[in-house]
Amino acid sequence: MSTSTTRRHGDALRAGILRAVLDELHDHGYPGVTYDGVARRARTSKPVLYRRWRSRAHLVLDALTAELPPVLPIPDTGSLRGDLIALLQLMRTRFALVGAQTIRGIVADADDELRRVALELTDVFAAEISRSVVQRASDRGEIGPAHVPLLVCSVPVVLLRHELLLADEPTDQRIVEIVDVAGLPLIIDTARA
Amino acid sequence: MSTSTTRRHGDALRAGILRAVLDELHDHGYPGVTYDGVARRARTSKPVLYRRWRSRAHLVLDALTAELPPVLPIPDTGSLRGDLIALLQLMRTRFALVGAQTIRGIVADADDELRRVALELTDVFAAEISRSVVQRASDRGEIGPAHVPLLVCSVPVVLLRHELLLADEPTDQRIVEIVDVAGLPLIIDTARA
DNA sequence: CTTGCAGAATACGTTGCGTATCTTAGCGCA
DNA sequence: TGCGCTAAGATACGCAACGTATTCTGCAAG
Repeated sequence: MSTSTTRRHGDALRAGILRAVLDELHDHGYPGVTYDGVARRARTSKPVLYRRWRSRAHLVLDALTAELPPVLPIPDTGSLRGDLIALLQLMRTRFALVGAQTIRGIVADADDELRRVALELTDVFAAEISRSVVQRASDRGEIGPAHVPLLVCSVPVVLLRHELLLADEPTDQRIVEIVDVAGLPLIIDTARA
Repeated sequence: MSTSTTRRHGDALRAGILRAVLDELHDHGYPGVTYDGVARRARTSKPVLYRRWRSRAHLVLDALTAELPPVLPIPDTGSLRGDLIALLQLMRTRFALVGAQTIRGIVADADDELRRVALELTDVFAAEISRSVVQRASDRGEIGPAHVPLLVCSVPVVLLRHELLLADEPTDQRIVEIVDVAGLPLIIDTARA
């Protein structure tokens, strides 16, 4: 047969497939990722894919998960404002690596559980990171001592995610606006004893 | 041929098609709306559909636009808090009429321009309505006189839309929480002279 | 009337889905 | 070393939907 006499197995095969998925994604976009195309590019066959992934959303999500740097370093710039801006910029960067069309496609295709995973991929625990950033500001006495609910902590990241998903890529200026006009005032006001 | 000897034209035909789209949407969900199925149900043919609509997203969006009550009445409950809660409840109602899956599907399929229209369908000018509601509160002296930016006015509707699109249907309690914990405090704080 | 044409219907080729079937390679284990 | 099990790989099938080429027909202008 063609040239190869050896046959990939297990993780090697899986890695090859995910590599092919990323290439197809790059070349044809999310809607253009097909089982046929991936099988062709990975030099394997559809049953091999179906045995491992139930849908295109699962397949693409696994490929992206394997590709993206797994952990989002929590910025520590010394001020709450700086932390928030850095966090939003990191979110935007990760989001851009994946692409809005891909995220929207996965969100549309996926079930509830997969949808949650998909959002964690780009916003890894964005709400929790926001909370810890606020906590840090509270610890250093930058803001008041009152408890700040998770909903409030996550306002900046939710506003940004909204724009990332539904509008054009936000500018640096827009990120600063979100923090200065909405996020920071609300957090400071809430934290006031 | 079957029974009809007369041929529908123009608006009559269009209305019949859109009716069929809504029926297909109801029966099979957004991914199940197909040109073939709609043509069958509307007793017409695919070229007729393709001549009028470029994609399923356009087709479904037109059908929904024709079906939904066109204008969102602006609530006036006498207080800013009541107005905001009523507005969010209206948004949730309209959104539920369409269905999260449908909105997510359209958002994923559509180009930038259509995406904007799709969101206006469920949130008709939600940001502007928010602004007018805040303006009313300012006029009656309920909040301070300082200018409240559109971004701040729209925080409640953006938070809600985020949940509508990405999570389960929010409860009344959740809506109240969004208003009381995030939206209202931020608006009041911003409006303070 | 009759005739031109937009609009309607049929039919076709193509693509992707998801699965069934069968062959073959590699790996573990005695 | 050889045996058997598991999984990879190839092929092909039936189905559904896409998008369009082609043909036909009702409608209105002249």
